[in-house]
Amino acid sequence: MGRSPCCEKAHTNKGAWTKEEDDRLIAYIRAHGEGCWRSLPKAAGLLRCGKSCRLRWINYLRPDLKRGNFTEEEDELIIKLHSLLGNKWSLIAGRLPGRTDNEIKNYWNTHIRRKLLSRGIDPATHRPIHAPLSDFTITFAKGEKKDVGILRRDEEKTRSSCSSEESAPWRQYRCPDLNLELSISPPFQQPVEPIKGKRRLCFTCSLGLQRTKKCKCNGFLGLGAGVLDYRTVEMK
DNA sequence: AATACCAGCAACCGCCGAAGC
DNA sequence: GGCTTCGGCGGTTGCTGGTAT
Repeated sequence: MGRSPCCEKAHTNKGAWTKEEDDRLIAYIRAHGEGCWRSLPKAAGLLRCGKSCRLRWINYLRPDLKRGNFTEEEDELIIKLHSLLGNKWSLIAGRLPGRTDNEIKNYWNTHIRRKLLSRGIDPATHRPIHAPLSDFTITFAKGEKKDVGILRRDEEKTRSSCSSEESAPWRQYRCPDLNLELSISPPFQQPVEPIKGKRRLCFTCSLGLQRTKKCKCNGFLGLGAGVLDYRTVEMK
């Protein structure tokens, strides 16, 4: 048996919200706060799905929203965060006060994608268009070097003074000027050699989080089980 | 002036994970 | 452990207004 709908669709409005609906929703949340979205529509006298109310509030009616154009600084921050996090719009939005995930997602799809393409950068991979696909890892290490982005393997070879990190057999991707203020320490394990110079990590495992059913990678730092000890996660 | 096309954005849909029973 | 419910998320759709022809 499938999941039941979140509301009675036959008796709900759809489409654009009216001023009156907005006012009702604002008044209700001001009086009662954000609570159970499922019961909110009935309590507020709205013929809307709870999800629809939540979306309308979060994306449009919330008082702390910053309306208006994105600044150049916000643009660059979004690009950097996207290169690190991928399409994790809610995480990206969390780093941009007053912006919503939906807003950033729309902005990405309409403006930034084009901007990157005009720079000759693939917005999906943040690599130069037509560059061959290969593996890379993301490091959170605080590097003193100012070089940002992708180290090609042939470039690595030509570096005369490589540190042990830089001479790693797989590619490194570093975002040195992006301070996420998040440090993750996996449980101590003996280092695992990467497989023949290749290492594939899914996003979940690259963050050291619990692996998903779809995960086929080798787990965080090759731990296989992909279990993260949350006692070692520090949020500064 | 009418029509076609396009870009931007609000809103919906469906899936997933967590929590509760 | 399995099922249901709910909140949250990302992908997609479709409406609207602006611009080109």
